[in-house]
Amino acid sequence: MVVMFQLFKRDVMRCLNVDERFVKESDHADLACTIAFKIAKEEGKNPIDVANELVERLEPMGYVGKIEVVNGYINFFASEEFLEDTINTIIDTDENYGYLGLRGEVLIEHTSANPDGPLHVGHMRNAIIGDTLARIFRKAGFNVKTHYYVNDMGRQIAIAVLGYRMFGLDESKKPDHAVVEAYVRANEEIERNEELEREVEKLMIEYENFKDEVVRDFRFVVEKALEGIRRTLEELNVRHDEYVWESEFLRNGYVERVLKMLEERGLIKKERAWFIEMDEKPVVLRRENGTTLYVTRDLAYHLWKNENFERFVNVLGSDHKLYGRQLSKILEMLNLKTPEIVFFEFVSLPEGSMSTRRGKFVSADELIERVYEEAKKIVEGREMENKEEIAKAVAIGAIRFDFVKVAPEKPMVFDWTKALDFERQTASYIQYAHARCCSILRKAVKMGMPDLDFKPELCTKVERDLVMHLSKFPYTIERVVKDLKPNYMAEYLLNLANRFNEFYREHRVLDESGEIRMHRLAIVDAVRIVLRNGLELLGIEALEKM
RNA sequence: GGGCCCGUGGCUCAGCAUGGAUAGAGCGACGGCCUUCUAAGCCGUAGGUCGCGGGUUCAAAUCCCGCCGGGUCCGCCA
Repeated sequence: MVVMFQLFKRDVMRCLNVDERFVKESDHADLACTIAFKIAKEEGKNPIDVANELVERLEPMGYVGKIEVVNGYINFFASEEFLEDTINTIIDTDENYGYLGLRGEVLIEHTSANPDGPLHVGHMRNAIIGDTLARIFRKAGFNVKTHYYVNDMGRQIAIAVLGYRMFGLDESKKPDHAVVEAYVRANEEIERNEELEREVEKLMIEYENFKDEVVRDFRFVVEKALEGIRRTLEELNVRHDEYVWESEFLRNGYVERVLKMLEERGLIKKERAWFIEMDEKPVVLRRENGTTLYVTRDLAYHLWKNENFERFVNVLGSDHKLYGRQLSKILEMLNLKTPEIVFFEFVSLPEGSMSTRRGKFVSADELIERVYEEAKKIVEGREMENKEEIAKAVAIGAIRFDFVKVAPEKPMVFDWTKALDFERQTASYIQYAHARCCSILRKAVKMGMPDLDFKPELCTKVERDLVMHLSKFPYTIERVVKDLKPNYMAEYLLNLANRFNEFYREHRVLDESGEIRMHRLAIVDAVRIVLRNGLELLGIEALEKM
C-alpha cells in the first residue's frame, strides 16, 4: 500500500506541526501552507514575517525538500528522494499502483432500471457512475459486490405483462426493445379503455400472491427485458455481480421481518392502509388491499444489506432524494445503517425530459451504435490492424468518459451532434497518450532491452511536474472513495495526458543516450502504467496502438 | 406554495470539500507546426461583471442571507 503524495503531505504537516486545513495544493508549489496568515492576524503581525520566522526554526523532514516563503505563503517542494520513490514505486507495483489497502465489504447498487424496456441515456449515466465507483472502490482495496435491483413488482411491469398477454413480444427485436413496445402499446390501450386499469391491479395482486401462471408471465417478461439490458451493459463494460429481484424479499421473509420490527417499536399506524408518520409526508407500507409497496420491499432489502455488508452505496436519480431521505430515516428508527446515496441529476433531451412510457427517449443501444459507426469512419482512413476493435474501444471510451467527467449533481443535456463529434472526445485523447507511451517503449525494446533508471537530479521542470502528478493517483482514488465523485478521476487522467503531451513535445526519449535515455524511459513507463490503471478504473480500454 | 439541485468566455464543462497568490480545459473562431519517438497530437491569438444584490473576512467563484432563471420532488407509483 503506497500513497506517495499523502506521505509527502503528512511530512509537510509534521514539520510545521499544522493540521490539514492549512496545507493545500497550489500552482506555485507542490504544497502550500497558509498558516502564517492566521497567526499574523491573531498576533497583529505581518504574514511575511511570521512565515519567515516559522521557516527559520523548521526542520525539513522525510520527503520535504525545498521550502520558500512568498507573500506569506510557505511553499513546499518535494525532495528528489520523493520523486525517485514515486517512479520506482509505480514501476515496482505496476497494476497494483493505486491500491490503498482499505478493507471492508461494500455493496454498490446501481442502474436498477425498471425491466419494462431498454436502457436510455439517463440509465447510462447511472450505470457508468456506479460501475466506475465499483472499480475505484475495488482498487482502493474494498471487497465490492455490485447489485442490479430488479423492480419486478411495479405497476409498469404489470402493464408490460398486460401488453405481452395482449400482443405478445416481437421476436425479431432485441428482447428489451420488444418489451417496451408491448409496454407502450398497453399504455395506449389503457388510456382508451379504463377497464384495463383493473386488469393491471389484478395482475399486481396475483403476482404478490404468487399465482402460478401470473408469476410465469412476469418472470418471462422481466427476464426478456433483463436479457436485453444485460447485453447493453456488457457493451459498456458494465457488469453486475448479481441481479436481485425485489419479489425475493417477499418470499424470503424479510418483508415480514422488517414490518414486524417496525411494529414492535410502535412506528406503524394502521388505518385502512399501514403507514409511518414522517415530517415531510407519511410513508405507506401496506395498501388497503393488503399488498406491499416499493418502499416496503426496499426496506427489507436494506435490512438484508445491513446483515451482509459494512457499507452500501446506492446510485439514484435525484428525483429520488425525498425517497432516499425517508428510507434512511426509517432505517435509523430501527437502528440500522443507512445507505450512502449518490444522486445524479437528469439527462434531458434538447426538446425536454425523457419518458419510457411515451416511448420518448434515446436508447443506450442507439447511442452506442451511432457513436461506434462514427468511430469506424475515422478508423477507416488509417493504416492499422484490428480496426473494428479499436473503433469499439474508442467509441465506448468516448461514451463512458463523456458521462463520467460531469459531476453527478450537474444536469446534462444530451445532444446528438456533440455525442458524435469526435473532435471533442476527450477519452481518445487519453487513450492516445497511452498509445504513445507504448509506442516509445516498444521501439526501445526493439532497439535492445532498455534499462529504466530514474534520476531525480536529471529532471527538468516539465518532468518534475509530471512525476508529482503521477504521485497523486492514489490520492485521487482516496478522494473519489471519500466524496463518491468519480469525475475526479476523469479530471485527473485528462490532466495527466495533458502533462505527458507537454513532456512529449519538449523532450526526446529514444534519441537520447545513456542515463538521460534510461531516466526518460522510466518516466514514460510510469506514465504508461498510471494511464493504463486509470483508464481501467473508468472502464475504458487502454489501447496500445491506435 | 414548500424542500433539494444547478447557474463560471459563443457552446460543453472543471475548480467550491479545507476561502488565499494571474479563474483552468475541450469545442467553436483566427494564425501556425508532419525529412525528428503516433498530427486522434502540438504551439500561438481573440474571448470571462464566476446569474444578481448584500454580508462575513486581511482575502470570496468558493462561506452566510436575500432575489432571479432553469430542473426536480411533494402518490395506498416505482
